[in-house]
Amino acid sequence: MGAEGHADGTVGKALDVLDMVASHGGPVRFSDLLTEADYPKATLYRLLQTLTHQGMLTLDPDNGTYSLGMRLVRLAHAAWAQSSLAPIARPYLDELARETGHTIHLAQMDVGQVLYVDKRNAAKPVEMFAQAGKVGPAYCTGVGKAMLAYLPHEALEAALARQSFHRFTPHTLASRAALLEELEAIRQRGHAWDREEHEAGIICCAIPILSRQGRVMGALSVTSTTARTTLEELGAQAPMVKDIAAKIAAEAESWRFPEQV
Amino acid sequence: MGAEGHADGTVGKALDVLDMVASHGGPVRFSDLLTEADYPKATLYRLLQTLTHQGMLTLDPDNGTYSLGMRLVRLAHAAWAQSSLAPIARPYLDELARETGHTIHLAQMDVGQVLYVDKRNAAKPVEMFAQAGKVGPAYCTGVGKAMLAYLPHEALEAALARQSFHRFTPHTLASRAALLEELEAIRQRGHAWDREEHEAGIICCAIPILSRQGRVMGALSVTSTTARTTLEELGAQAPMVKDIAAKIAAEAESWRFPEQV
DNA sequence: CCGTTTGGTTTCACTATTTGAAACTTAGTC
DNA sequence: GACTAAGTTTCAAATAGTGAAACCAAACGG
Repeated sequence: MGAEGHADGTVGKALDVLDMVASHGGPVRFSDLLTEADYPKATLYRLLQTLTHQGMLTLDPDNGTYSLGMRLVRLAHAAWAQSSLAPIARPYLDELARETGHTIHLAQMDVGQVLYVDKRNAAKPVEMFAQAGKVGPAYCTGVGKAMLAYLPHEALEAALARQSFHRFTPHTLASRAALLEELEAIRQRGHAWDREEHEAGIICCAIPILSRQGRVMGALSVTSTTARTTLEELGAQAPMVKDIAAKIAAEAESWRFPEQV
Repeated sequence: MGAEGHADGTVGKALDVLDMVASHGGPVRFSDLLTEADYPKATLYRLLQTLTHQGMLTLDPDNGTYSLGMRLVRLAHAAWAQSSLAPIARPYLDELARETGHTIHLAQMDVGQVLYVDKRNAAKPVEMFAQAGKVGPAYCTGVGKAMLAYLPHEALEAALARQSFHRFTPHTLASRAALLEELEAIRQRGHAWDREEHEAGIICCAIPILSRQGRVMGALSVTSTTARTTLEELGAQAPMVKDIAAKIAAEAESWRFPEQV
């Protein structure tokens, strides 16, 4: 019966609290969480205690603040390494960054949002975990639209229902109708543009990573600024990116069934 | 009354299952987990269902396998960014890698184990065990011993109780007594050696990162191979590393109290 | 083809865990 | 030394979790 915070059971609540601490961006006092959460004092207290005891949180005894624990970092690494595409795509991202000289993103779909799984920065070479893990909107980013365009009906509806359609820039497609039209164009074209729809001056060309059965596995994008390049120039890279997307998909699929030797 | 797996409450069990999936290193079938875990069928089933519903796991409907979910990757980002030392130490690790030409590790303590938080590879990277996010034993690694040496009594005992003292190489200190003696030597010297104690051919010089109050915050190590260098040569870097460890500690401490403006 | 096995899902009476208002400690303030 | 704010503990009531067993479906084997 929950409106949208469908916190099923104790586990749900505990994870909810975890998220809360995570989003706070640093050490949090108990009372801060108490005001923010609508759990009763004792409940929140026990939840925090359990999470701390489990190593998911750390309680600094000196100033009584909670932070994310080491166990989470450990799980985190496993999650990143296993989140299908990331480790496979790594060498290809390197290649793309080198070849294009632009910033490369690898993203996957996460309940209607785009999750950036890995990234290569044109300027700064070695930067992995730090940028990876960020989330962004799907309806106004290249990778987001590229993935939406190839989602099956049901999943697309679920994703659309979660879009805010906030107008970030004058170019943002800020309605469902406009977006659907755009998705059709993307299917025709085979790749998606970001025409400064999320951030002014930022443009990109994004290609979906599709399995042989057409399932959306993720997306790649070549990103730059209007100051440095044009959509046309980015579009010229599309065939190469598409080629690499196919390679990643193939490798990921064969990886999934190692029992076939 | 649990021997050592004191899984308090449902949350504990859920996290236990999470770990299980994580350690499996890839998609896992329900039945695989069932044999491995000693939870009854229905319980495990519901646990998995909850975790999946929460986005911590993903169930591939085609072949009925569970993998770590996107929500975990998202948390991962926050955990890494906030795990105190990592973001602060980043530029210093770059500097160390550049200056020494060797591999640099940044590690923190995690319930008796060493957790590698970040890493810089030397120009010619050598494949070795440690990697960001991975965990390793404390008693036979440079960073591990460096941290153990400065742990307060109680914490040291807790950590020692969790050491396996497995003999990885002929040089491994495979007993509590030998380790304690070594820790004393480390305190005298100010830094720890790894004399091929974990992997043959791999040596390092490790320095603890201590807060002003002497609390162990983490450790840095300069790692290389016997083929490329000697302990003496690595030891020559120690003063510089010690200097950087102090800087990281200072910066981390001031970071912890942003409310003091 | 049909009986059997294997792998996954659901039921349901039983129980243990979780709940949260309120009482209780500290530790700071004025 | 009374007053507050922040954190911790209590305890009966209520809820959520448990797990043996039944069930279902798809794959297997004869």
